[in-house]
Amino acid sequence: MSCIAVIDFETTGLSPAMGDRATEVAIVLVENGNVVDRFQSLMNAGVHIPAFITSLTGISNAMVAAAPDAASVMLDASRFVGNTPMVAHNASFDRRFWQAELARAGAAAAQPFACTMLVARRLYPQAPCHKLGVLVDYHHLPRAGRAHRALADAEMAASLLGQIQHDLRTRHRVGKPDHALLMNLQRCAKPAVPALMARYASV
DNA sequence: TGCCAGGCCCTCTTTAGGGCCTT
Repeated sequence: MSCIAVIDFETTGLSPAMGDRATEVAIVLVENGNVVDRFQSLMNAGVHIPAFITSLTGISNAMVAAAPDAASVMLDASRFVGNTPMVAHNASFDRRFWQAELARAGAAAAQPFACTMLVARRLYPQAPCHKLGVLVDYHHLPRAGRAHRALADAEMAASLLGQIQHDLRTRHRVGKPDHALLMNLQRCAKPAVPALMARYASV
């Protein structure tokens, strides 16, 4: 099974197009279902962190003031990821910040993103909802630390990814549930999921 | 405690609207 990079950002808001910036990034590399490496750093983008965000994440203006500048952190993160395909929970959010922050740093962001939330909506329609923490509890997966900190959320997303890959192997008999399959599954209309899984079935 | 945006999904749909999910 190929390596997958699971990423999570903490930010000042929801939209880089509206001026929001990243405050922390974490990436865990997953290979054969195991976390084989980790990257985590606060970053100083030179912007004010709203009180609401500090109460949500625990990340304060003082913490980012002492952190390395955002561009250097993003370039380190980009080197860490390389060409590894990426996964995030609600990936459209993290992909926007990945692309925006790397563009500010003058680097390309060509890695494909798959989304555990979109896949989970197809595999676990019976779940109470599809927030990361709820899905982690739903599957009795370990809480990795304080929610809404980047490394803890990336670790939980990696655990959820492992659960998804396990269920694809055991329920759908998919031999090697890789990133390409996740990309197909997240784009597949819900009624077509069984047919897609049958196409990937190993027996 | 929440707003912003954006992509996706679902339905009382498709010339649309609202909810979910991320910080």
